[in-house]
Amino acid sequence: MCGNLRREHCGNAVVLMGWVDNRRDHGGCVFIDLRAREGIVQVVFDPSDDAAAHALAGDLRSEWVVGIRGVVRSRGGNINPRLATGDIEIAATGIEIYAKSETPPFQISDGIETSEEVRLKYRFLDLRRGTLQRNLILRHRFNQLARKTLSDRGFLELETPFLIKSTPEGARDYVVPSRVHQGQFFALPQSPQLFKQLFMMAGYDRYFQLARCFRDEDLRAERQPEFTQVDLEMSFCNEQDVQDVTEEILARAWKELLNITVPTPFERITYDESMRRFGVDAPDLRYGLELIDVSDLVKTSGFKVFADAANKPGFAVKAINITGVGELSRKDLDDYTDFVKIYGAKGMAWVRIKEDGEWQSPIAKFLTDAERIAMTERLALAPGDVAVFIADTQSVCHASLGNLRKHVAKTRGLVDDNVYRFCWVTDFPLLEWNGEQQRFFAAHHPFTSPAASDLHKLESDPGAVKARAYDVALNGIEIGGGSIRIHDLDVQRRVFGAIGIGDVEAQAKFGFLLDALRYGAPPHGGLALGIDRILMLICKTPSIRDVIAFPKTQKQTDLMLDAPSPIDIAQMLELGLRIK
RNA sequence: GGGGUGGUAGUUAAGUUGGUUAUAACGCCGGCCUGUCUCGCCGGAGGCCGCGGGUUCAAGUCCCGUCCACCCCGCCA
Repeated sequence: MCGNLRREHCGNAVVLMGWVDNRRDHGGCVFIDLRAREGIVQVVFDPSDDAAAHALAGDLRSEWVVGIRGVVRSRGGNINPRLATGDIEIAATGIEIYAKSETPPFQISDGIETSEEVRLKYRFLDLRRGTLQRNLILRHRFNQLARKTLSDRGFLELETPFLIKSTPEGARDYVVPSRVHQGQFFALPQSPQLFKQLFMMAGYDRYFQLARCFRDEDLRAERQPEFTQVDLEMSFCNEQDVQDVTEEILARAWKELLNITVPTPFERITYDESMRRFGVDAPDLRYGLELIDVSDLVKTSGFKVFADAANKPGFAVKAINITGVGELSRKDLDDYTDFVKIYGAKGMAWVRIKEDGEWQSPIAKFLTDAERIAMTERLALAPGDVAVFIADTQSVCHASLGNLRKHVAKTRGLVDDNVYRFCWVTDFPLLEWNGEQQRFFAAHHPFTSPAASDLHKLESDPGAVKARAYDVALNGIEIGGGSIRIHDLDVQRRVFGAIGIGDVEAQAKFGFLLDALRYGAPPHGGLALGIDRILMLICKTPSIRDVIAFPKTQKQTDLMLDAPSPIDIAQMLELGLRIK
């Protein structure tokens, strides 16, 4: 209760428990800041209040755990405006020391610069810091309001198993060896996808779960090997029904946790339009710098790099007018050129429009007057503007310019992190071609329903089939996704067929699903929200580790536990395992 | 698997063309101090310069290898 005491408590006798945050020993009197979950309060040890307590107080050190008996009193004129409890202090009349502490490896305070390596090793100390405590408390509140919203809407919170079956497709599975069936393995769920569909087939109608998911893939700033989703599914629904309940959760979260009113319904953009305008499938709508296709303007150009790309199927010439970001130096442009190479671009052309409207550009001399005029018009280039061009495959154009767009916006101050632009991305393709394996893969997952109007193309033109899938994106980050599922056995077989899973394999890997589809499956659909990413945005932190109590490093280790670690030979023998 | 940044005291950093005893701040320890709140003042301790090799009269500094953390590409139905 340290942090909750206010002026109206003056005169109250209190007993407070907490940690010593700081000690200021003036010889005659000793001040300590006492810290507990709700905050900090100042305690004064004055020998004229209690000589014994004052004598003990001199020995106190940071992070000792103590109980203080005393009286709340006004600080008079000595108010500390930086503390919520700054009006008052505790005049101590007694103290009990519950535990001493060694000097911690870093200070327990906000704004420390200690390396994450040290913080992760001593995570139990890092978690004492106000920053992380506030993040985890926000996480608690988000989880509670998601539960409340869904429960009020008639969703049942149902649990699903962790020890399940490894299936093809999707991410790499974490596997668990079976002792009873040596040489065989369980897998940890990448998501409860099929279980929630089976709940619908079993008539539970509306399900949700705050589900832990496991994917054995390499990590990023916003990716952990185990993460948590608000997983939900409903029967007899369409896209709109799922999106409505999702918007209710998110709008309520932003209102209750950030006091921001989010307009609903969210904006909607198709996958094709998002790729065309933003180069990515989770657009950041807070700024312009959109991608513009100029392929048609350079089909007959004498500049071979452009003309070739403009005429080749699957290739394009795309550009961004980088305007409103201040002066761009030659070095900035060189940096951008290096940046796009990360995404496979072989080069980047640029133009700067001089005050007289002339092109200053390494490629100006390869283009005709007409071509330059047409592009100036298409890109709305004004004097002082810079445009950059990529001529490559569609996907390289999109990846390089889409990421450059984000990069420029971030480094050039175009991003306002108090603005939240939610949007739905719809009409995803059902399948994606994998050149390496020469086959189609499910873009979302193989249980996603194809659009009814495209069903006839499933065998003749699989790449053109749209899915009844939707993602919810916020400020350029995918925070959730879902779909209307297949509830028809024949359609499910055909989709498996399109991704190269024949009837025999389908029966072996997904027999339980196919069987369930034989016994009356209702139309159903759902979605999962990435809790960790949502909390990153709510907490305004760039690292997913700041919203997870005990996260793993980029190499999938736990520095506190020192895990993973070898197991006993006996343990391995029991499991029938041998290390290569 | 690949690219990049970093690793020096408990913590965060500085350390020049290779050259005397490896600096600073915070923290820590001791002393003084009755109104501080990043308390102040005086004094002090604290180093496998990530690890292993090599070059050199001499390596924190140069070379090779390796480990760890972070960011990114691939990967993430």
